[in-house]
Amino acid sequence: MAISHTMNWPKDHRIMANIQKRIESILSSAVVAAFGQEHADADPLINPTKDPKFGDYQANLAMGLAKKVGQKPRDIATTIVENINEPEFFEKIDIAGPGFINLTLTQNTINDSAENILGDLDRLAIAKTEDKQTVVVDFSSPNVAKEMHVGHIRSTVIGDALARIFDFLGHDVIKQNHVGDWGTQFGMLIQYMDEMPDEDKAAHESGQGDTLNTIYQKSKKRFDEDADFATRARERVVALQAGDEDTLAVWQKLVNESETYFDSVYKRLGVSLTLENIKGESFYNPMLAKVIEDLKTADLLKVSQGADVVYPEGFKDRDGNPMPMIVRKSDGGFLYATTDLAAAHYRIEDLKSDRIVYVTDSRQSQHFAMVFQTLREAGWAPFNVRLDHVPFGTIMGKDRKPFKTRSGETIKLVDLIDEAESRAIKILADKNPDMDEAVAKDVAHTVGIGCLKYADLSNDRIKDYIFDWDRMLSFDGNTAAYLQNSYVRCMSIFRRGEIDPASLAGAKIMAVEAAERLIVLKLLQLPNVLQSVADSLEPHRLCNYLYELASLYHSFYEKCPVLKSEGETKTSRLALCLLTATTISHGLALLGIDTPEQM
RNA sequence: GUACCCGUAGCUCAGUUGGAUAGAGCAGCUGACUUCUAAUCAGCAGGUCGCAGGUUCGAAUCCUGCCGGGUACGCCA
Repeated sequence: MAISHTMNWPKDHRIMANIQKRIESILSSAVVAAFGQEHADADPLINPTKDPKFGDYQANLAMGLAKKVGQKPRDIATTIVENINEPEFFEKIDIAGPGFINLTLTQNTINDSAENILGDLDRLAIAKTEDKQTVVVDFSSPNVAKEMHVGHIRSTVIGDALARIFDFLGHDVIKQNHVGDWGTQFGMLIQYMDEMPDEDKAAHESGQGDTLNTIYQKSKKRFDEDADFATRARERVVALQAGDEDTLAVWQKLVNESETYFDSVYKRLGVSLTLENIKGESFYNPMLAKVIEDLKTADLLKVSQGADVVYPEGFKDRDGNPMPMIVRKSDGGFLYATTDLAAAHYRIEDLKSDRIVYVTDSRQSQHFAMVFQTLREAGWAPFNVRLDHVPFGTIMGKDRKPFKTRSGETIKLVDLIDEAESRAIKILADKNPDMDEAVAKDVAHTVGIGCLKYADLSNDRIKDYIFDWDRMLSFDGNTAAYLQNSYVRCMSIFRRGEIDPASLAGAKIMAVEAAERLIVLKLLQLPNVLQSVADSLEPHRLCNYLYELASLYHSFYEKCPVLKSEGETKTSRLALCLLTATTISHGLALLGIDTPEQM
């Protein structure tokens, strides 16, 4: 009987699939057995090794234990190894260097682990979290009446990926699109629309005339140039805030039109946001007065130069004095800080969130730090509620200045999408001229949008990055096209061999070649990678992982013939192809990126 | 002026939260296509990890101070 059947696996096959956790638990037990219960909390510091010559995993805790225990690290490592009670799990255990414990898994452990994933392709044997949280993800947040532009893409794409990953890990995700649907700018906009000639209005509504964006720009121009108009516009702001019915009706129309437009952009981008996720600034209007009141009750509210402010602890202005955060202007108006406080309060109290994640650009870091601090001081965000700002850098042109058109204008998001698709069409026509035209268009959409989004996700988000069409659409390197192609290549084997992937259910896997073993080891890392994305809020870690997996697959493809092999070897290799393909497409899906069936 | 972020190969970027000889892609060079693949693979070359200290058995990673770049600092969001 195979050793695997005698092993003491946990009952839940998904927990079992997380080999690294399993090794951590084995090593922890060994440490307790060797040095006592007081070391039960010591992190065994298990990591996949960088080089196969060090085995599959390494445990790095012996060096750190040296001082606490008063022994030499290598001796400690030896004692730990002697106390490992599941030697059948490991083929080989070596002690190297200052006290690294190098662990090599047995062939059976490798094979069983891979088979386990094969038996659960929907979740790739990844367990849902045992610590389920309600996570609010605040992202995208475009402004009503304005066109979405290049500046919106990062928040939208990063936020969507994070929401998908939280959801997959088993959390309750509440997506919130905090659209800018309120503010003084609506006064001039509404007034301008009111004064528009009927035929212009009709043209606009039929989609033939000026877009909302253009109307916005014209109204701003008029506001700046025409003092009488400006006065009427200001009166409109007052009317809007006072709840004047006619004014509100125009406002509502603007909002609805914009939201329909946002929705169309999200659909083209393949972003999971819907109209139901929209909770604009106006939603919090009725709560703002109460925010001020509660701040006063909490004794946090101060008056400075006629404005209501709070002084969150730990912030100093340029003169070294406490730095205020204005929550009500001297004219009585509220600000975005007030709205953010109200929104957070609502999310914690009404939505019952355990964690709030704000995906906005890094320039707002200080703002959110002050808002978070105020929420803590006011007691609205207890310390078991986690608040995260997810800052990201600017998209730069090749000149290292913020990405603009040649004439210096802001780039519309839809233009970016159009160009991604048209460039993808050209590339595909060049590489695969025989493809059916309708199919090619479809594939170009998947590849073009995929590459556009992946470029945003694959960089460390905190850094500015340089936008380069050629690089992002390249089939070489860390791009969506490379990963999508890897998937297509995996699956084309099944087509060519006329094999139904479903026939591999329950297949036996024997990852004996070095290249095969490396793939399985990489597959086993996925749960840890996803967890690290959820902790760090850095989707590029998943991108790197997928790229490494795809690279390993290409090496395997080179060294290990699949269709030309026979019998059990062939079945096993087909299974590895299927596992790789599924992991790549699933991983891309978690990033909000689709996978074509051919390229 | 204060705070935060960034600085890694010619270029664009990773570096598993402190681990072993710092890795990819592009560009350059060398090989491999009647093949499940050239939309790729194997390899060569390319480094003062901005600089200087410090902590540590061990630092690109943590701390301090400089240098350079960016961003934010009262009634916009």
